[in-house]
Order: sequence, then C-alpha cells, then structure tokens
Amino acid sequence: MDNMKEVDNSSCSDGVLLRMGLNDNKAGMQGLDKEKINKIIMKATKGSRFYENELKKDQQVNQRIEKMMRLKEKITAQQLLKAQLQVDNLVTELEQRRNLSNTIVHIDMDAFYAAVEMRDNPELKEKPIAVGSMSMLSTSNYHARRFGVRAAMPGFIAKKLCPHITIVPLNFEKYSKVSKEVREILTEYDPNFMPMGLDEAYLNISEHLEERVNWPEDKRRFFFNTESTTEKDKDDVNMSAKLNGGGFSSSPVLFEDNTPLMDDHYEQRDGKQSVENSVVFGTSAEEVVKEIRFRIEQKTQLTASAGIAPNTMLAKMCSDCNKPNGQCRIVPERQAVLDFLKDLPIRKVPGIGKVTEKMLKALGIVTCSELYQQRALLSLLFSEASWRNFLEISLGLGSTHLEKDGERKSMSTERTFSEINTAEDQYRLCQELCRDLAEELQKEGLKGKTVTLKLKNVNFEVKTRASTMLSSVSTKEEIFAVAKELLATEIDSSAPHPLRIRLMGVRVSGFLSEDEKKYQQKSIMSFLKSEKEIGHPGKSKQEFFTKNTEASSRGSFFDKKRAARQQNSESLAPNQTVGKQLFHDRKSANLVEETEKVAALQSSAVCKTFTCPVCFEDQSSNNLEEFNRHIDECLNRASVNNTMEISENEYSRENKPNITLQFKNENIDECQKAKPDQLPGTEQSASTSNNSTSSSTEKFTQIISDEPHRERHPSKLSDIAGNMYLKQCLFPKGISQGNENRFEKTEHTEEATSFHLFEAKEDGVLVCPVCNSEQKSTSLLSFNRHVDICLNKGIIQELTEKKDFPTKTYNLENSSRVGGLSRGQQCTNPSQGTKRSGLTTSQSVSKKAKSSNSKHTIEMFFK
DNA sequence: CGGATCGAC
DNA sequence: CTATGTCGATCCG
Repeated sequence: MDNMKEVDNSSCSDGVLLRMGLNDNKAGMQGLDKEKINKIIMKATKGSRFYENELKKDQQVNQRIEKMMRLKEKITAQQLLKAQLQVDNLVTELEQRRNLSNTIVHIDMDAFYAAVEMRDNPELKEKPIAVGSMSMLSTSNYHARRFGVRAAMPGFIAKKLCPHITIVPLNFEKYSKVSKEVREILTEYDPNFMPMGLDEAYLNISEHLEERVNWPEDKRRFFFNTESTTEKDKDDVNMSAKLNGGGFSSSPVLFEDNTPLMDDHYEQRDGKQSVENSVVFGTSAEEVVKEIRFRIEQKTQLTASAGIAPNTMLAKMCSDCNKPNGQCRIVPERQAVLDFLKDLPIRKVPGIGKVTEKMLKALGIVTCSELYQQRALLSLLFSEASWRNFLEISLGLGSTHLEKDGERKSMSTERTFSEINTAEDQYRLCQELCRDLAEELQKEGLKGKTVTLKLKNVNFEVKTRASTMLSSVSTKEEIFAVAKELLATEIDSSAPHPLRIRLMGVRVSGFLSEDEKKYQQKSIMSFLKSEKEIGHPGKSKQEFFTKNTEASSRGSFFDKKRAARQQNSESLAPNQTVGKQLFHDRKSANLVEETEKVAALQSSAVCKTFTCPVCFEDQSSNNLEEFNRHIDECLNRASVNNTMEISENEYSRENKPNITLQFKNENIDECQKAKPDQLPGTEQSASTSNNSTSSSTEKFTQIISDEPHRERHPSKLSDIAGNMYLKQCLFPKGISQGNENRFEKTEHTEEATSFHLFEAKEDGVLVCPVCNSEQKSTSLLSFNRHVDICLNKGIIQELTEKKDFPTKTYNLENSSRVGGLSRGQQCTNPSQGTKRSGLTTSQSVSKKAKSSNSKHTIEMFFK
C-alpha cells in the first residue's frame, strides 16, 4: 500500500485509483490522459480521511487474497483432479440445460441524467457536464468523461479534473417522468419487462417476435416526431435519420463528435419502403430493438443502447459493447456465446465488482475463458455459490426469463451530513430518520421485525447495529424506540469519546408474511381497543409519545413509582406495603414474595455450589458466610463514583464518561441500608430453590433459545410458581447484581448475572406485560424490546393512573423492562439499561465513600 | 440473528 | 470545505 502514497503513476494504476474507475480514460482531443487524471485525483485525495479508509479497505482485500493464496498452496494435485472431475460433471449438466430459445433485450439509456439535462437546457449541450452535487456525481456526459469525470465521483474532484465542468443538481422527478415515457414503449414489447432503475430494463421479446412475424408493414411503421422538438432539433433528427439509412441520429445531445455508430450497427433497410417521415422496421430481433430505440429517441430525444442475447447476463454485457447509441446481438448459438466471452474481461460481468476482480486477478484470471480454465481451482477456493456462479458466467449461462422481483425485503433511509458529535443532535437525527422511514413504510403498508441502525464515522468506517423484535414495528415511535436503543448503545460504548458521525441510517426489515399480518392485526386491534377504553380525549398517540419522552412527563410517572418504592422500603415485605393500586390480586403479591425468595437464594448458597453474581465464578461452599465474604471481596473491587445527576433530558449524554446511574436522594438511604453483608438467603428458602430447577427449565430454555451467550453462561432457571420462571441473566460488564436485587456498578471486567421473572404459557409464549398480547418469543432480547416499545407509547402511565391496567406492578427493581441487559447491548454505562427505554428511572450512585453500592430497582409488569 | 462486505444503479 | 442513497445477496461467527 506504500505505493499508493506516491503520486507515481505506475504504482497508482494498480491500487485505489484503479478502483475509482479512472484508469481507462479514452483520451480525447480536449480531454486529459490517464496519467494526468490519476495525478490530479491523487493530489485531491491523498491524506484525506476518505483516502485513509480506502487504503484500509484495500489492505483488507489484500489480506483476503493472501488467505486465499495460502489456501491455494495447500491444494494437492489429487484434490485438484478430483475437483476437476466433479466440476466437469456439473459443466455437462449445465450444458445440457443450456437454453438459447429466448430473446432477451437489455435497454440502457445513454448517460441518462446528463442527457436529460442537456436536452432540457441547450446551453449545456456543448459543455462537459455532470449531474449531482459537489459531494457526489451521479453521472456525467461523454464530454466530461474525457476528463476522467465519472459517476460516483465527488463533484469537487470533477472540478479539479475539468474546471469548466457544469454540475447540474439532480432532478429525479424529471428523470422519472422520462423513464415512464420509455417504459410505456417497452411494455408494448414485453408487458412483463423488468426495469432496473430509471435508465435500464430487461425485456423478453420472444413472444413479441413470434407474433410480429405475421404483422403487416403498417404495424411496424413509425413516424418521425415533427412536433415537440425545436425547429433545429427536428431538422437534425430527420436529416441524420435519413443519412443513416432510415435509422435515427446519433444524439447531438450526447456527442460533439458524432461517431458514425449507426452505420456499423444498423443494417441497410433494403427492400423496405420509406414513406415520407416514416420508417418501417423488420421482424428480426435486431429490427425490433432498433424500433424500440427509434421510438425512444423520437419520444424523448434521448438515445439508448441495447443488447440482444439468449439470457440476461449476456444481454447486459452486450448492451455495453456499442454504447452509446448502439446495439449488439449475440445470436442464439453456443459458439457465438463462447466467442463473445473468450477475451471478455470478467469485470464486465454483472455481479463481478472490483474486489472479486482483484481476487481473481491474483489467481491469474482476467478473462472469462480463463475463468473457465481455472474452474477446478475456483471450486476449491470459493464458496459453492461463488464458484457455481463463476462457472455459469464462463459458460455464458444466465436467466432466460424475467422473474418479477418479489416482495421488498427491507426499507431504509440514510443521510450524510457534516460531522455531528453531540448525542442530542444524534438522537434528533435518528428520530427524524425514523419518522421519514415510518412514512414510507406506511405508504406500502409494511411492518418489519428488524430495525438496523447504520453509522459512518468521520473516518468513513461503517457500522451497523440491528435488533429483531418479536412483534413488528411500523410507526415512527416504534421504530425510534428500537433505533434509539441501538444508538444509545453505540454512544455509550464509545464513551468517553463522543461519536463523531458523518452518516446515519435506519432500516426496517423482516417484513411480515400475509399470515403474520393477520395475526398482528388482531393484536394491534386489541391494543388500540384497550387504549380507547381508557379514553384520552384530545390526545393522539403521537402526543403520547412526545409527551412521554419529555422529562416532565416521565417525572410524573416515576414520581409515583418512587413513592411506591419508598413506601415499599419501609417494610421488607413487599406484598404488605405495596400500594393497593399496584396489585389486583393477592396471588401476584405472593408470587412476588416467592420471587424474591428465589432470587435472593440464587444470589446466595444453593446447595453446595453456587454462582457468584458478581464475578460469576462457581463457589463450592455451603457456608453462607464464606459466600458472603467472597461476594464482599468481589464487591470491594467495585469502584465507587461520585454522585452525579444526569439531565432528565433523555437526549443529553454529556455527562459521560461518568456513570450515568443517577440517584435520587431518597434512594441513597435505601442503598446504604442494603449492604452486601445483609444477604437475605436462608436455609428455608434454599430448600425451595433446590427442587426448583425442573422439567420446566427445558421449556423455557427453548423460549429463550437465542439468548446471547448461553454457551458461556447457560441459563439457570427456576420454576417458581405455576408458569412463572426466574431466569438468571447475563449482565454486562460494568454492572453486577448484588444481593436483594440490587445492582452495582463494578470495575470488574467480567459479566455478571441478574435475575428476572418471566411468565410463559404452555407452548412457550411470553405475554407482554404491557400490551398484554402474547408474543411468540424466540429471543429474550426481542421480547424486551417489544416491552420497551409498548412502554414508550406512554400507555403505562395512563393506565396505571386509571388503575385500570390489566398488569400488576411489582416493585422488585426499577427497570421498566423484563429481563436484563444482554451483552449485545454492550453498555459500560449502567444508566443505559433503563435510560434506553425512554422511561428513565431514578437511580443513583452514592457518594464516593465505602460500600455505597447503587441500588437498582426494577418495576416488573406482568399479567 | 447480527454484522460486514460486495455489487448494482 | 467537499467522497451518495437504497436494495438484495452472501459469508461468517
């Protein structure tokens, strides 16, 4: 890669510049030659963050290549021989299936956006232009290309290559309109044609050809457009069309030096009548495509190139041969196909990009025939899918029919901007993206289960973070609830440094099948219904959300919770002290009691071995005191931080790197009360716990089958009461759980565990404690997210106020979620677990002193 | 499933 | 100053 840092041309040619697509400048009279172009690009590029990242990526590719080469070294002649036989069997099979009976056409508008702009603004016609912005160009006209100005090049570099270039901003509406006009023509030849973006399309004209044979001439006659063009244009079109033997002009729009491509690619129309201002096309595939191109040009004043071949791959490559404004055909014969491929560089093959090209080049493969020759080797070095693809390419095989693209699989939106490094702005942006995305999703009536956040930092490094929910999401609130968490995780994990990003994106995928949609609809209805029953005059759901994300409203909600907690802390028996309004029946209160016992038990000695909740090491002792000592030791390693309050504003994360667990004053007492030496475990409860791990464990394990890190820390479950289960959950580093369900911040690098209560139905269905709907759960994490989302709707607050909510609140701890944090959420910041939910609870870190361990209470909701 | 990468337009 | 936006596929852990 050292060579890349030189401006030396010879060394440039093989590296980054090559990948920028600037190495094959067809030097024109007024253009620049390849070396000058590279030199200018290099100067503009070298030292930039972008460039550094390009180098890094390049290194990664080189490492892949090295790895591949090492693999290659180990291949024996025997293996190769065997592979050869196997591959050749496949070749025979593929040959037998070769289908040359279809006529596929690939239509490709020439320099589409640029051509449209030139058409609409005659002043641009003679100039080098590009369409896009100073940051990025979408395309350039052929004049600009002579200066090395290409699509996917930033405008400011184009300016350096070609100071006189005109950069026209994108105008998609216009291109769409033109594209639609073109499609109207195409659909006549193949109603099932497949558009690929605005400027390309595949057609299968096999049927059209069959019918066309019997068509009378009049049906194949088309007239020159004499209307919607300017006087000058009209003359140009007519004149050049006539001069080209009935064809149509090379577009004066595109080329100042009109190369007489038409003569090469259009046969003379011998024997064809040419009435004035009209032309008749024949019945061959070539004639059909000329007709299509003619009609496109007449209608739009734009030219297209085309390829005709027995399959899409060949048609596409073919359309490239004679562009611009030309066409090419591979006749449906095996030999013609192989001849076409023989010296064709693999890079021309659709699907083979710069990386694959470089990897294959390392193996001495540049052309398609070489790709075929090395088929045995490739089958040993690449994945099945890859080498089979290579083989089909080298045989000239491809899709012979145009399948309608199936249902969309994802929808996303992303934005690039100048550096954003404050959490507040980042969350705002995220919210914005979610809003836009939700809008688009709504248009198509889609709901997806997976939300992915994409970030690109100022060094151009890209990261994606995804999370899959149990129920699908579609509203901006729902999406943001998830995206926000993902973002929070990233912000926290980069602490104490701020995230410095230049791009953010949000994607939703995992759309529901039709069946799932119906099921989902039901649960939505029930959700809406429950909302309606409560009745919120004058309040929209949106208002709920907005309100709820504001500190003030959270306050009112949590004030209640705090009050309840305080009440609770005065007596150690929760079922007696918890406010009546929080419990609807005695049973759940008992359940809570049971839960606490077991939870406490799990933290303490269970039989002869137990697991320390702090360091997660198995301790083999049945002596409670010994265990306590161990825990004390572990806890003593925990660092204690100064008390500190974080802003109630959920967007504000400025207080990092400090721990953002926040203590309300009233909690400090509780915290200090509960010291590690006050382990509540008793022999009595130990006995209950002993026979607790039962057959139900299996069932539950299944439910949470993809809970992260089950290998390292197998879930420990206890059947507490009926269908309630206590699960020992992994806790991220930086936090551990002390006794009595207190969580503690620790410097300990190991992850620890915590205990959480779940309800499962017979067939492994978890019931969302908020919306009360059954969630087919495969992932605990997903279930938690669902709960978070429900909570975010703000419904909890309203419902609890109305005392009408079907869930019971249990003041075990103060997390709004069921279950713990998983490592996937990578938080080094203890506040995050609750903060992310949008309903931040009050937490605190006591003063620097002593065993001040933070207390962490979770409010659990369950049916 | 989640994350990174590739490739196309 | 200033290097896109969207989507599908694939591979790997």
